[in-house]
Amino acid sequence: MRIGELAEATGTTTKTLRFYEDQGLLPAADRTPSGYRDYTPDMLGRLDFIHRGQAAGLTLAQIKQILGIRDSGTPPCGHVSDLLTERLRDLDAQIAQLVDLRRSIAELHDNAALAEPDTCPPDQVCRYL
Amino acid sequence: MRIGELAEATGTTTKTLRFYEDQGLLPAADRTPSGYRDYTPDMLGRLDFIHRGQAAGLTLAQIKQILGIRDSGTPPCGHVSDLLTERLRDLDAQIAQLVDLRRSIAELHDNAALAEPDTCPPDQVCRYL
DNA sequence: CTGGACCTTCCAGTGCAGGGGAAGGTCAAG
DNA sequence: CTTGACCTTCCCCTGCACTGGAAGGTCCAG
Repeated sequence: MRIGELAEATGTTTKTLRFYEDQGLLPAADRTPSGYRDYTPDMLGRLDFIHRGQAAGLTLAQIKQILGIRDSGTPPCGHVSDLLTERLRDLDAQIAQLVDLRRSIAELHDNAALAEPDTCPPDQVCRYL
Repeated sequence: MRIGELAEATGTTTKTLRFYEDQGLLPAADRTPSGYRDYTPDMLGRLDFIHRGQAAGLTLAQIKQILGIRDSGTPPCGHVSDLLTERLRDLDAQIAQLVDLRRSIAELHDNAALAEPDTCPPDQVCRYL
């Protein structure tokens, strides 16, 4: 199948597919005599995997790593598990940080709601922040 | 005071201060006869405000907007309050999204913990993702 | 008068994941 | 034979907040 068909079938764009090839997430595609990329149907599964990885918040670099392991003939499940563990740790930290930030902004905002703007000293710009 | 002193006093770098001037967050500084930037002490408060804004997760563009209002002579408190409201909405959405993501990754990870890698069909790359 | 610390401008790059658009080749239909 | 849809490579642009480095000017101590 040609690049446009693959793009439509996987809900992406031809730009993105060429970019993935360039980044090493997709193998260099076969070419027709006229130079068009000619994809085999197994690229559908590979693209779906890439999308699942992205949905899980993995970077393209991490997905590439997993694909590389699979391409070398080894099931990448162990590495996937490690990446997911790491991802959970990062997410927990990120969520905690955002919750903290939310709390302190809510506090600032509550103060700002009582605004008496004219009492705001100019050299502080705004005393509610 | 010179740019290096201001940078040290506010815990930033000379690069950043020039960048802020370039972006319009700091007014064009006065110059000594030899062309060095010569800052007045009120830049300390302004820089602190910028840092407080960043700590609240505002972008430099938003902070610039607030500073512009203040520079025009109006207390920016109303606008600050609006920005904080918006920020709370964004944070709530972002936190909810991350919590969702965390849940679905935890599920994937629980499955991966039971890994039987050899049952992983290669065309799916890894059945745990 | 020399060395080193500081300052100036300007250009370019970082990370992430692509997107925009030019210039040109190919293919099928009318 | 031409039109239009598709494909190719190529290079630059996006947003965000800086950071690095080159080439040159200035200031002060020794």
